[in-house]
Amino acid sequence: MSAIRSRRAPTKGDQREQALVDAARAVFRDKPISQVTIDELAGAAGITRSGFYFYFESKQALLAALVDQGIAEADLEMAEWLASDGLDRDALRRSLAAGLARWKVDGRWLREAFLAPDPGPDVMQVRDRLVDKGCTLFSTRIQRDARAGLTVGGPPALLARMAVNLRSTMFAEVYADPAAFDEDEVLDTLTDAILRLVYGVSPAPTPR
Amino acid sequence: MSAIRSRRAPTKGDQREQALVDAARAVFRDKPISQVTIDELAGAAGITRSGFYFYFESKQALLAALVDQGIAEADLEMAEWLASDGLDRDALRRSLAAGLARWKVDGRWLREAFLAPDPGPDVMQVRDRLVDKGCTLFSTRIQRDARAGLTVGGPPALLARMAVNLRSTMFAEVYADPAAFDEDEVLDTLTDAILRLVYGVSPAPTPR
DNA sequence: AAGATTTTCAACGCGGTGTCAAAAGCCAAA
DNA sequence: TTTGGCTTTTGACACCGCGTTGAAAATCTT
Repeated sequence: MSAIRSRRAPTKGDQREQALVDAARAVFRDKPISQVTIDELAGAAGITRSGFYFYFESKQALLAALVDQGIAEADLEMAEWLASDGLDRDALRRSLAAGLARWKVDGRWLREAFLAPDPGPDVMQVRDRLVDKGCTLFSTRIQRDARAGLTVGGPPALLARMAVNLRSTMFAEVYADPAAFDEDEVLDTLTDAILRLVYGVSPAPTPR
Repeated sequence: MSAIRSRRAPTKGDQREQALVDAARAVFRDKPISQVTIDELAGAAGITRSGFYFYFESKQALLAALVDQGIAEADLEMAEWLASDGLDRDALRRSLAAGLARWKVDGRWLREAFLAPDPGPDVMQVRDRLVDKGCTLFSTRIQRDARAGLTVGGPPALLARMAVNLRSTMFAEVYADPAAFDEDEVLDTLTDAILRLVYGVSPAPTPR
């Protein structure tokens, strides 16, 4: 990938590389990734098609880099909830809301990265790393609550995975067809769903 | 699609068409659909590449036909649970088990059909039809139970969608990496998860 | 057996991919 | 300033898979 080449200085080339990632983020918003041509990506970053290959070996590799940069953002989103304890409904809802907001903007490539069947080896690697990380964090939070006697039981790793999957798929659906959903309703229901999934109960929503 | 042409007799051509669908089902088991070439599909059905276009206009169209034939099977799977009432844990678990068994075999194209971001317009149409149907059936069952005071509340349509998504994504994950999961554990947890999602509680599992 | 219809195939052009070797730009040491 | 070694950029090329076309072959009608 790019990690091998890019050592030392922020040379001209590194800027271009970043420009490509940024360009991709923008271009991927407009049309299905499978329909985006390398020529297009290169053009958006101001270089020719064959120049592209100097920086990435394929469209997938570029997508992988893009996803890789998304880690930090995703971490921030769930941070509040992960740091809290027990059934902090409001914290969870806020975290979910942040996630949905991001999906509404970058849903196209998020979907490709996290839901697509075979996004190529490059993306796969990054995807697995990210998903594992997210699930692990969630899972340890569940275990912590389990020790406090708050949860309803069940294997924490699986429950975490289900919660994460539930989250992404619903976000993806909202992205795909925003008109079909009432966002607040989705967030409320999703919050309750996750709480019930893990703790068996969902506290009465605080009046909004 | 194919519906226009195929009226009347099961002519030679109709057999070939079915042969293509069957061939596809088999070929799709072996490798990612995006890597399957039309030439390969045609060859597996005993015709040349250009012959393929006499029957389907694209790989996606063929996939759509394949998915279309899968309706009946999917319906059978969930029939028992949908016909039952309230928290029939065993019925739900059996229905889920049947689904998982099918995904373990045909997960490749099921995933492509139900989880892929943009599987082309042909598949999209069939997919939406099927998903809607599944969600609606589930949703009416929830409403029925809601009237009986069994559920915990929340918009039935959304809950149904979540349950269906939860199901497919977990099945997909098991298909993708069977070694990483204990099937029984997945089924138990998934059963409880859905029950908690809709009814707020999951009854103690009947001893196995 | 003649015509009409259905099915098969070989050949073509198109568009996107990935590779390569040569050219151009850059920078630092002599 | 010139030189030599790097990084970056480019145009040309071969390849592969797609979808079309038009005509030949097989099959079905009477």
